[in-house]
Amino acid sequence: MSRAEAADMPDDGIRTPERLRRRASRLLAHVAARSDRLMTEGLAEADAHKWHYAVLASLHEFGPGSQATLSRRTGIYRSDMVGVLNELAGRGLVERAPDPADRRRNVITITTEGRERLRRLDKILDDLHEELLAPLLPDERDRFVQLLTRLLDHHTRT
Amino acid sequence: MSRAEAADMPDDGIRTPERLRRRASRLLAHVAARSDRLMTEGLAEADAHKWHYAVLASLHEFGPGSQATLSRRTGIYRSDMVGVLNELAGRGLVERAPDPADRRRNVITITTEGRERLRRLDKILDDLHEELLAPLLPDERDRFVQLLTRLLDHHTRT
DNA sequence: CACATGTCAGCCTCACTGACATCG
DNA sequence: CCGATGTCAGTGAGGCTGACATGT
Repeated sequence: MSRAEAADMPDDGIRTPERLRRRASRLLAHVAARSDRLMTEGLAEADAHKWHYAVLASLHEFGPGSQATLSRRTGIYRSDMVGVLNELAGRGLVERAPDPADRRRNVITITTEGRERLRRLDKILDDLHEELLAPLLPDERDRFVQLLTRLLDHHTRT
Repeated sequence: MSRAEAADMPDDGIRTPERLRRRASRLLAHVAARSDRLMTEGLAEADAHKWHYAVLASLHEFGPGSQATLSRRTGIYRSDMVGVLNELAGRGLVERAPDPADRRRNVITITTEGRERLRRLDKILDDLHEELLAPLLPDERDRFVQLLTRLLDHHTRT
């Protein structure tokens, strides 16, 4: 089927072999899609979501914070944060307490169970990342992360 | 606000500084999101979509094909391909003709106008990629693309 | 009969917006 | 009065599924 290779292709100057396949935007999109699936499905087996992890990790690394703060730290919209925190609080992984200093705010704190949960999720994610980055050598993984970080930093500080 | 650094963080073994920020999956997701926005908005100014480009480029590189073939080459679902081809055909960029050899199929061919359009979109995408990859040096960009390619290949041939 | 193709209809998730009451 | 916060309701795009008629 379709023996159309370079043979019947017009020499019109557009020619950039593998143009489609090598477009960084497309590669990014596809790899990110795979990655997202992997993580989502892996976390689903532990009855978790990416957001759960993001919030717990954020709380653990940067300490307690208001919902708005958490929102900024994780990239989750503050309208969606409500639901996420409901779930987390419902499972006793975080505590939501009114801030006496600023009565608009809720102060979110990670619980001991939350920390345990985080440890579990971290383990799961480690394994999933091993799978995701399997074809790359250790220093290539570092390089990859470093490149992505620089791209992200550039596009957020702008 | 929130001078909570490593100070009041429990030494509980979870400690992996920057864990959240450096997770490849999260970096990928965020960078891909930025990239997608950039491309989508950039193409929108030329009244185009990513799919348009994907299909035109695929046709140009690999020659004519059925909708199902195109679907496989671009990653666009065959149910969505219908709409995309309607738009492209409506603008005279591709031609949809029944395949005499296999009467289930339509053979899609790029037109001269389609090739012109492709050239334009390619130019636009070049500029957008320049913006996307701005913080990376030329060889870093190559490296980046190469790493992504290897990841994608690994996860598609599986 | 199993399988491929083109098409349509619909679903689910998710990022995102809008509006609102509360409070600083 | 302006701006931030928590909450809810809703939107729109996109990836994906299901079903079906037609054809191999």
